[in-house]
Amino acid sequence: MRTSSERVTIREVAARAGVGIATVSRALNGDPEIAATTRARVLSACRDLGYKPSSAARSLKRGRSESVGVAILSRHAPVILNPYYAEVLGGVEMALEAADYHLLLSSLKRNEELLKLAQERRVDGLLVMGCDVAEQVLGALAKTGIPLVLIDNSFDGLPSVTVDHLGGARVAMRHLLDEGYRRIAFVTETLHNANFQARLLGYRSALAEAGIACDEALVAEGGNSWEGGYHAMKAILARAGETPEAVFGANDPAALTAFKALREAGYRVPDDVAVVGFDDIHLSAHHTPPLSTVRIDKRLLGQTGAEMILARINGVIPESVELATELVVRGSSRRV
Amino acid sequence: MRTSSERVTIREVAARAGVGIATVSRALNGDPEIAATTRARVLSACRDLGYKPSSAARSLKRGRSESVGVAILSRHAPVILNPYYAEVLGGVEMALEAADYHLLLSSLKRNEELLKLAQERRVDGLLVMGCDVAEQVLGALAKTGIPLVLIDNSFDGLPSVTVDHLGGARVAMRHLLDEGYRRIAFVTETLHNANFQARLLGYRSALAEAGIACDEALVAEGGNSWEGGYHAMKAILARAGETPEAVFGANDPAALTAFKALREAGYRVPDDVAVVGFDDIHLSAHHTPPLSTVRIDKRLLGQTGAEMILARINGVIPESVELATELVVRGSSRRV
DNA sequence: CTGTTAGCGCTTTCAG
DNA sequence: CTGAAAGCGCTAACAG
Repeated sequence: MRTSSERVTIREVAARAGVGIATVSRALNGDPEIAATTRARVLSACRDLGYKPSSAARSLKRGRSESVGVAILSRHAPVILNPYYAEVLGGVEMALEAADYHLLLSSLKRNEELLKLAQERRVDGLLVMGCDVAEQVLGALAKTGIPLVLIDNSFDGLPSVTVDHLGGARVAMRHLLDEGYRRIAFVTETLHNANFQARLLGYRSALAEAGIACDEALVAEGGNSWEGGYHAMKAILARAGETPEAVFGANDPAALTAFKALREAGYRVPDDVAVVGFDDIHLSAHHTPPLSTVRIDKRLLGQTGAEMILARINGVIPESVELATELVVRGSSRRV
Repeated sequence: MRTSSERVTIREVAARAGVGIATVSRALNGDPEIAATTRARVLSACRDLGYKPSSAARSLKRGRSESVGVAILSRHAPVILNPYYAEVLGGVEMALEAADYHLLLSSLKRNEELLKLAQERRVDGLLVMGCDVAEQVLGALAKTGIPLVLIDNSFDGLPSVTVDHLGGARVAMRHLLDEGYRRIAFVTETLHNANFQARLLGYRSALAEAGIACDEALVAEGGNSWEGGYHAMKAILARAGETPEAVFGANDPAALTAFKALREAGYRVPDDVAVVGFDDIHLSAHHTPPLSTVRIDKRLLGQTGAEMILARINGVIPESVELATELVVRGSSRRV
């Protein structure tokens, strides 16, 4: 006894339209060699029956699942909470959606698990974002030949979308230098991260270029948490020496929480100390005062990555891309 | 001519292990009626060949995809940016992961699109979160008989996980009332949302219980954006009457941005005006001063929803659940 | 305990 | 232009 919720298959559609199943398939897949009237009859039968082709059958036959796995490898625990990657993910979803691809979120999966996704053919490709990934994992993934695109990371032989961290940092520093600040601190959550290292490099090189010796007492790591910048700032303030005139945060959370430490220590921003961040997360513009920062077009980052993985899936090896950044000067670094 | 990257199938494993394909299948699916030594031989052949069963073939045969679609229907545009749902999503992913289920993120998909996911059998069920969904959409989805669980919303006949908004709001108000505040404002992004309406109801009922007439000039909507609370607060401050002594935000963003409006108007929190929010998003604890709020266990919300949809997929209709909230008193509402 | 066989629902030759 | 038939890779009877 069949329940009313039985799946309707191509065979029933064929029967109702009075054609063979191959014809139904053709009609649905836009085969040009089919009579317009036949196609119309098939299509209307599909509508009447509420027929939708089984994705499993289709995948099995075509050898592709029409979905891509998105892995987020970040140092923050519940990764999706990272506002930065949340935005990148938004861009990815938009681009995949536009290509009628599906997005398998695998932010918790690691190494073999990730590999398994591809080997089972549950996904046609993998988009790996974040630069807190062990090189060996990337090496292993790369070796398998799975279509793979890196976002915010790079690895020899793999296509990637990255950001000009060094250049961005230099522009931010130049801005601070131009405003007349000389003693500039650098606060970061961690330096075990290629992106932050590049930003630190930009900090150092801008300083060098301005003929300022880098005071290592002004560079601090505060730990991998939202409050990392807070702790780094505290540490800097606690060290002897003079208070810095400005602070460059390796990312917005670091800058924002360093800000908090400054405020707690009685300094006003930007009157006493200027602050500049990096990333331009949503929050930064709404902070009081709004945070000056180096904007990364996170949506574009995701979108570009998605388009690249789609290209890769379709057989064209995409060129790696480096996105430029844009300095956004807001209240936190403006001389009053 | 075969390339080296040809998929390895069950047949090759069978050949290598010197058994039939059914035996391989049994070994892999933990069939108890199989000789331990045979199983070992099969398993090692799988390992040697790097064999992973095709998910498409399996889905086709078993009639389930082992993945659930997650739709986020929220009033904020790039929905994933809503920090609240980002956390819920984290809980969902954890629970699905634990059950070896996959998560198809469909935050952009609407109505028919969502339905299609299920009809194509790309997902075994749908988790719909957010209460900014047209009733008719839910009605349509419900009628199809697709396994469906609502998070943060409810609809006749559909299992759901909700939050005790009314109760939570009453507790928050009682706290403010206990602290001696009488003129309490209510700011919200919108009232076209059942949850916020329930919170407003809690506001009103707590006021009534305390014998305080509700001054409608103290209730304001500021619009659907991060700064909604800001605009609402501005409006209240602009209206004649006295300044409120305290503000209850319908959610944390509203409270936080109302806060900003207060600060801009020269009021200090909590010295001049106390502020309490709702949700306890990550940011609230890190704000200066930290925001008092009504905590929702967002992770649990997601986890519960995920477990319910899994149950539903396995044929048991789960009971709807209402989660309790917890008042978290922090600096923004503490009498100094 | 294990092998053979029949499909799951679709796409795609290959003949008309 | 259209239909019949052959699988895609797997699982689940059904026989041994």
